Amino acid sequence: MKELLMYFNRFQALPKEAEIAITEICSTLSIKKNENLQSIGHTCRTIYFVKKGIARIYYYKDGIDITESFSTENTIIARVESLFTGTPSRKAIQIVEDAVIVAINAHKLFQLYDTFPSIERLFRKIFERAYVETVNRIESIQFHSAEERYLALLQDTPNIVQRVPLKCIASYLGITQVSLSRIRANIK
Amino acid sequence: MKELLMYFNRFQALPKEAEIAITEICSTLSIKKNENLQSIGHTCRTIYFVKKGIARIYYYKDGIDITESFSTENTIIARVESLFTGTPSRKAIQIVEDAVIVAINAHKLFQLYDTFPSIERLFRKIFERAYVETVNRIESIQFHSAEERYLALLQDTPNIVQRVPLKCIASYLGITQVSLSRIRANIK
DNA sequence: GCAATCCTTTTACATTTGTTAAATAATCAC
DNA sequence: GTGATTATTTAACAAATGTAAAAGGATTGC
Repeated sequence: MKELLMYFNRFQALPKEAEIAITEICSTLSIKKNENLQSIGHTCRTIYFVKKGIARIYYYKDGIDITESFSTENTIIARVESLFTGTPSRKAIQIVEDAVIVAINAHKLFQLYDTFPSIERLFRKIFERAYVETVNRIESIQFHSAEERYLALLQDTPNIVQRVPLKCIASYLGITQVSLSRIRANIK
Repeated sequence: MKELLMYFNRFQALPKEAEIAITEICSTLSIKKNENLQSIGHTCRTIYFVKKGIARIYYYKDGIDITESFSTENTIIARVESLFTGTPSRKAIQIVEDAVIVAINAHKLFQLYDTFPSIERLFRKIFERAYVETVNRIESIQFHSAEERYLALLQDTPNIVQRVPLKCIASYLGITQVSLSRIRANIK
């Protein structure tokens, strides 16, 4: 749990009691590659923190598996479109590489918001940051070529490219696997 | 200001004192078409509410004017990547149609967070919703054709399509104006 | 009302990416 | 280890979108 509290502390200092209260609504899971952490059709009521390994959010578009995002060590992962609206998610969370995950009970977390304003503030800041990253990603998708996006991913998160199957990378970049292969062949 | 308080109330009920405190850090502006509300290079310290008219966030990519988003009556507009990181924005906010705008002083707003937890909660919810919309927009950009995206825009916000120059719509959709013309010609 | 400017469409051609299918290469289960 | 499965690459062709240039339309300022 130490990693999680250190992660939190980078956003917002918490009083000891708040740290304890959060710890009490968390549980740690070890999950094997290819298992689903959450499946399609369920309403998201958990926020996850990746302690070890890699997870991805994916969904099906016209029967094709599309990766929406990856999360690796020391990052948060959640299907926010379900978490914040209370509607069932069309997306699933899958473990891409054997993982140790901390699961935060979102319902209990939101209750803690009333007792500990610092916890509400912490998660406000966490999701503000995630929001900014999402805005930046739109720019990347919309106005960079597929090759530029691949090179940027290689530069920003080389370990993702190394540790994740290319078919997941391709759909994350918004292109087909064939296109990604072509791009990789061109670069060498 | 009534519209703004009604907008807030849809997210979070506020005690009277909180409403008054917010009202005191707001000012109302009338701005003419084509004027910039905020310019490129300045750090965003204001959150805007569009009471009347249309505004857009735009920036230059390789010298070409790109529209990131539109805001019309009863919506919030802010350059969050600057607001939440404190760094200068590469983006500007421009008025697309004569507008009445409520400007909320973000610095003072963030101070109010300490006095009124309900205000912090209100804006947490506002930006959580905006975050969800941004996540959904990525899906739309990445996995729908340009024609599908245009048709969706026509359906979801027909008044934007009617009231905004097509060159702004084109870059918002991530395509060239020529492509948009082709799509429009195809539909008829 | 007119010239100047800006917006939109059209055309022709270039480039990128998608689609389908097949061939290798790598990994997994037993 | 071996066969089966899965992942990746390659090839040939199709479709979508971009680029550049020109021509109409619409709007604006005086």
